[in-house]
Amino acid sequence: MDILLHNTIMKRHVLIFGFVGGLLIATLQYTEYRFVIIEHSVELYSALVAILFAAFGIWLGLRITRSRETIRETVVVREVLVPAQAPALEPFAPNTARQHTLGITARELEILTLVAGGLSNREIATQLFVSENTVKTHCARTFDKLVAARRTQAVQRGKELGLLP
Amino acid sequence: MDILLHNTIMKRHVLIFGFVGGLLIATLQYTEYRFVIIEHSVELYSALVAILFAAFGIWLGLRITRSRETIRETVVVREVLVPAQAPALEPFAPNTARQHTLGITARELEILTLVAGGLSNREIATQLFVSENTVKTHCARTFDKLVAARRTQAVQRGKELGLLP
DNA sequence: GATGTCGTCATCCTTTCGGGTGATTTCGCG
DNA sequence: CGCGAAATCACCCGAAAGGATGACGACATC
Repeated sequence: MDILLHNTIMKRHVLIFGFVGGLLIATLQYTEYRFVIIEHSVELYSALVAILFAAFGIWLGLRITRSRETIRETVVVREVLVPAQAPALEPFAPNTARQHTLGITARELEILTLVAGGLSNREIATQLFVSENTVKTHCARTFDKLVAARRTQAVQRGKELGLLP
Repeated sequence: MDILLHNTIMKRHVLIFGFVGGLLIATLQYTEYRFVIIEHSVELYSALVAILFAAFGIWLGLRITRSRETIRETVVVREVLVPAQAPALEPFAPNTARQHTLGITARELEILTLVAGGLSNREIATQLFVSENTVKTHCARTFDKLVAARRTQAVQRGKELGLLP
């Protein structure tokens, strides 16, 4: 789960789930009588309930993530267009869309840019008037979001993703 | 496990959820016996089972789709990667002249390229079938020639000087 | 007013880097 | 042949970077 868990969409889905879940349970309890009447074993009945609900959960999970992917793909389309229209002479327009989907804040990108400039954490700290620890925290978070283990890797990823010139 | 799981908070939430889930299961298993023994209604028992498995189903569904989403994301990234690198029509002609004037050997440039790729010394060593020490000496010499103190700086300089794409 | 995000800073601990120094082997060239 | 450049590797040591975790204030959102 992630950024989008904070979105209203997600919350709404959870609510829907609660509602539908309750509904299903009610239905189950209703249908249960029929099973009991037909004298099925409790184990079998429980297994059916289990399977049904597991399937339901998977379905719901799919639903939720599908809406997420829709959003993401829309973003991607735009991203492809940007570099395609502004080829060479651009003063470099950072890919804000991707930055957003990755959850990278402005400050983090700022630090990443300085990292790409070959500065050490201490130099960055001095330049931004913050402590070296702060820079390290920002770096750690950024590396996490870029799935990078080293600063060189983060820089490389940043360029790949159009976050850096 | 998940690109988007950057927030420690989220990690904690997932952990808590897992823990509570386990606790619920244990409780359920415990109470189950009591219900059965005390001959409680099958309805109540079934409801509990239903809830339990609904939760499990949701969890499972989310887990499955999450990993799938991760894969999807990776693919998308690749898709964007290609057009991002393609517009540069030139296959990149390294500035051999400058390399020569700086006294940078072919091997050193090779290592520098891998450094720019975000690899660690160990990874480079593995990839080139040499020891890590060797990579380090190559790096040191290269940094020296590029007047760089850090690898990020060396990479930046290398790009400036047209040694790297 | 509770919740979440962001930026800030800290501490502890491990890994990685970088500098310094020296050694060996291979290869080409005068 | 001897010389030097290049590549290889080793060891030590200090500095830098990275991971994990916790905390706190400001601010926005609900």
